[in-house]
Amino acid sequence: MSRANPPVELGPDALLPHSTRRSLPIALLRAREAVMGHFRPMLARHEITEQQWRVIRILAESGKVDASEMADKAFILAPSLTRIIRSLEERGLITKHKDADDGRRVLLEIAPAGMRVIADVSPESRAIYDQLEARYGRERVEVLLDMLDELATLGD
Amino acid sequence: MSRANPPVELGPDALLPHSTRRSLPIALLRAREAVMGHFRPMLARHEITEQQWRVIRILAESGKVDASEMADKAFILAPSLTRIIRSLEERGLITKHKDADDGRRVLLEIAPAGMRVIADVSPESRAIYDQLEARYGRERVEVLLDMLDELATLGD
DNA sequence: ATTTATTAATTAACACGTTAACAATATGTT
DNA sequence: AACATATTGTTAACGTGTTAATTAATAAAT
Repeated sequence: MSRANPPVELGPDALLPHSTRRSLPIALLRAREAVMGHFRPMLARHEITEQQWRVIRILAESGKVDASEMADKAFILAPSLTRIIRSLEERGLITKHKDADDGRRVLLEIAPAGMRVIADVSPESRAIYDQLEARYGRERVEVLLDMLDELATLGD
Repeated sequence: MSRANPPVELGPDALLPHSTRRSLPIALLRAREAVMGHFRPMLARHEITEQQWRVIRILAESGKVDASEMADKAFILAPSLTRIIRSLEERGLITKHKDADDGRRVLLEIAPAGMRVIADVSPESRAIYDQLEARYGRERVEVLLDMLDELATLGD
């Protein structure tokens, strides 16, 4: 006999946690997952992950960059980046070599096979993004980007 | 001799991927990481992860719920939830039992030790959130939540 | 009632996120 | 030069995200 259980009493409202529905962390998570849900199947067809796409895209944008700079630009933590670099190099999408001037640094560069991925994925990615923008509203995307940036840099 | 490498030429702008800085997925990621960066150290002190916190918080809000409902409310995929439930049960923060009416379902309920975590963490969490809200602006948080919700539900 | 299809949860396999510890190289100090 | 310190990248260990396959139980269909 499993009677329906009422929510546990917690006492005064001040002790109650935030309603899950109106919490910033979950709202950001939901929004991000919704957006990535549009991109992921396409990236999967090209057999790359979202993070791998960010890395080769930044290499295409910026030329040769070292691992630290890549970690900053792609918002990927160093240990993750190490694995991603290894995978991309094994697949021949990027090349990697030590910096001659600073033996600690690892310089990354996109390889021809990586350029082909860029050429294949970019138009599809752009199309998905454009459709998203059109549905949400181009100006509102700009407003949202500004608000998100401000949130991300609150502590600076 | 490693000359600085210019960005790779990609041709017409239509083929260029989005600038990393103004892309919705990365902006959402950055904002989320910035926000969670405020909460994570506190949660770590209480030895729970963000996801574990979401689960016990929802159990405190909603009483007894099955795994599917939890997955929906906490935005956690079923395989992750299975692991999180196992961990929380082993630590005695929740209890788990099969639904008598539907043998497939697993019913979750918060345990006394879980209630103590809620009581300990909730005030700190609320304080962090309130400070965040105050710095960003309370009305702007509401606007942002609305915009994020709309983005998350674009395809409905 | 037996078969078929659907659903809930788990498991498996792989990739990434997170923190801490570590190795290798650079830099600074004496 | 020798030492201490700082920085770059890697490894380790654990937890989560993601997709696909699997198991167990229910529901639907003859």
